[in-house]
Amino acid sequence: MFALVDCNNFFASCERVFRPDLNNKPIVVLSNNDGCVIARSNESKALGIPMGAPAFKYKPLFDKNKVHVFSSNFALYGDMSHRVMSMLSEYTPDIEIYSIDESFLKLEGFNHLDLLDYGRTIKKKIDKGTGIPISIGIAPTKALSKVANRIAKKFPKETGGVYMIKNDEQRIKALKWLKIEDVWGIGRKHAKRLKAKKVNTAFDFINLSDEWVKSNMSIVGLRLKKDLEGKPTLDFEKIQPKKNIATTRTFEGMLKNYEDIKERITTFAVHCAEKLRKQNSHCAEITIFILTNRHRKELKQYYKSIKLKIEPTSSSIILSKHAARGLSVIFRNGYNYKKAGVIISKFTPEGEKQFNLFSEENPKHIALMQTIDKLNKSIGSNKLKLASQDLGRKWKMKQEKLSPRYTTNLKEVIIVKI
DNA sequence: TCTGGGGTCCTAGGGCGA
DNA sequence: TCTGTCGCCCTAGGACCC
Repeated sequence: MFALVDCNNFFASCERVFRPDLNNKPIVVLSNNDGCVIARSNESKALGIPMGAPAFKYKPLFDKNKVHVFSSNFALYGDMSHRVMSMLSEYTPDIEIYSIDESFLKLEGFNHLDLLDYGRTIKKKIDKGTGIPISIGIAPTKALSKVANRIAKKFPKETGGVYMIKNDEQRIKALKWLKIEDVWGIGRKHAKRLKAKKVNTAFDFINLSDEWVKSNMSIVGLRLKKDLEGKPTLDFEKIQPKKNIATTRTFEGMLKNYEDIKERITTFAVHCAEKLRKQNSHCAEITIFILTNRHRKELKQYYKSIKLKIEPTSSSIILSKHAARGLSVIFRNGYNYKKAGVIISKFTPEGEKQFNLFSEENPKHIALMQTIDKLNKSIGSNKLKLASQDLGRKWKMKQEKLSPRYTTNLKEVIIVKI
């Protein structure tokens, strides 16, 4: 059996843990740059605020309904997530952390236990230990545990936030209830195509032929179908090393000037290099892309990316040079650029780097990077920069409603006065 | 004026060597 | 030497997730 544990409205719940005065009040959390809504409390959902709502368009509604608006505080969410996950791992040796707010637990060899009861115990402990409310779905396969979780979340009063699909009768009932667009693994495009075929529920979906599903939705769709039929097909994912590291940003305004974009691209490359050194590897490929504002249809549109094969490196200096070189190839004058990014890939562990006679990397870089990382760690992140970066801090991200980093910064912990 | 960021996997199709 | 075919590898693009 599998259990899917999901934190309810996770980012909003994290904000609430340290602000109990916000219980039962509407909360939204905004994306980087305070652009759009990425998390909502139940009260905000009830007000009709959709996921991804642009903040500027919904400001009147926020004001009118006294919605509490927060900038995203990933230091806080990451730490809270870690607390929840480490508590969960006390309940099974097999845990797959699926995302910042979700985990699958494998409950093999737990037959002697009443699993529903076990789930309720877990929920109670997490609530008490972290203050984060969770929902738990238990079922014979991963996809079905997602379905069970949805039921637990949708009917908190009836289920107490924990639901288990025990037999075929319950499975069929659940699949008939679940709308096709809400099935895990069915996105917007597939949902549209399936509805046109009169497939409106998960139950309709499992009644399609395997052949149709395979040819229209690839092996991925077929695996999902088998899993929903109760035949375990999606297994635990082993923790894989990362395949890509990306730093991409939408600019606050629009940029036309090559030098401005170069400065941004350089900074993105440095961020990527820092993440790369944290996982002790080198990369042999770098992709740079730029694009205009696709929401402004009246403006000329442009999108271009370039992938460069490079000698393996983790040096901020080398990577930012390559990034600038790539940009010079794809940049075109006369466009209003809105977003850009750097993605690095083809990783090799540090020790496996081959010696190259024509190496352009100065061996002093290694020591220099170590020193930069060490200093940035001790004096605060990213205070030490390359000359080509945004030294004037012109590009500070808009975060007007940032909450304190209660759990990760000593200066921001809550002070209790007695 | 203002619309996120960071990932993964799969497939089709082209290049290329045997 | 020329041509067809097969399989492998790579890439771009599309789909999905949170």
